Amino acid sequence: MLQKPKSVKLRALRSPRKFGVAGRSCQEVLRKGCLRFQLPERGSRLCLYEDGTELTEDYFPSVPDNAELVLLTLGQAWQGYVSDIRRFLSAFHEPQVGLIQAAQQLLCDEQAPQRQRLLADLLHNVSQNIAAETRAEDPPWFEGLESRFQSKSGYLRYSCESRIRSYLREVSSYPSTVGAEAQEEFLRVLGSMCQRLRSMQYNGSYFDRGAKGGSRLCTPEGWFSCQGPFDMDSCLSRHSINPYSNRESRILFSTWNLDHIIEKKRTIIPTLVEAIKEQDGREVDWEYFYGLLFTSENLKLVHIVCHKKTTHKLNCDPSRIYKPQTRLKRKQPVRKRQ
DNA sequence: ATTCTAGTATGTAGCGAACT
DNA sequence: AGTTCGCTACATACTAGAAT
Repeated sequence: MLQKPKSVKLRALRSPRKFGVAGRSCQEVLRKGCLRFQLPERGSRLCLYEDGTELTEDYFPSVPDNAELVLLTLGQAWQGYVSDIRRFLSAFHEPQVGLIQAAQQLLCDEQAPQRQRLLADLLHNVSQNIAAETRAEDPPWFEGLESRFQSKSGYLRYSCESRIRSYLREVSSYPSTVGAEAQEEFLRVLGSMCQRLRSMQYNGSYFDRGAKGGSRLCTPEGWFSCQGPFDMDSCLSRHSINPYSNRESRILFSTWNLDHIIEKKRTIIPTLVEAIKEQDGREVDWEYFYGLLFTSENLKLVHIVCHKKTTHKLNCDPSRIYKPQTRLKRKQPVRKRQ
């Protein structure tokens, strides 16, 4: 055993310091390390910093010189970089000024775009003020908004309402394109929808984190998740955003779309127009169309990347266009198709 | 005075016809 | 066959003027 001693860089799990330690065997390095860090030898072992592989005497000779090792005591574990990332993430639970300042400092000098981006993202993530709700609590969030908006929920509500209103506006532009008798019926349908929308406050609750569980699309903290393209069950990219967090997210959120699964202009409106023209004594089920045009029944909140603009090639359900003919003809309740 | 509405502006994607 | 162009669809933002 005239092996040359091997020197390695050793650190303990909880210590930020590293020491150079040399030894001819695993056992020797371990012993010196425990001495150095004042740790009990019993139950302790060495592993590679890189991936957490535990060192054995057999393996020791093939460990490269100056390898980075971690000294673990009884019960401790190290899974390589992964553990470091876990610890890094834990900084997000309670972002400290120290962390923010350090990141800002690094960002100032950073030239490489990729690292720049990483640091900027980190700062962006840490400089959120999700809990704040009023203008007084988080003035930067409101920068550029009219003074009438005094709470984040209030503004988000408004922005949702105005999206929904614009759908209504588009439907409203159609009666003039149909004949006189159809027009009258169309206006009646429109009136019903309008009334419902008013009573629902234009479904502004979808964006309001303060709204009741079933009527909002976000978590109580304000997190929205992309619901994925119209023809998929979920978002493969797992997009998410919290417009309540800071001004940038608020603005970015405006690029997220409410996408009609069954398309408004290509399908729903033409079907509605047709239904009114051809009603032939039947009663158009305006509530069905209301659901398609204005509610989450047919609307998906999507990141712009998941917003497909191709024709969706979906049709309205023909069995729901007219109300079941109850009063006049039926003897028994109308059954759904079997 | 504030809020709402309706019209306009902005910007990207898809698609088919016309062109090279 | 590949490219360009014009049109329509998707969407939201902006803004002047009406309504409350």
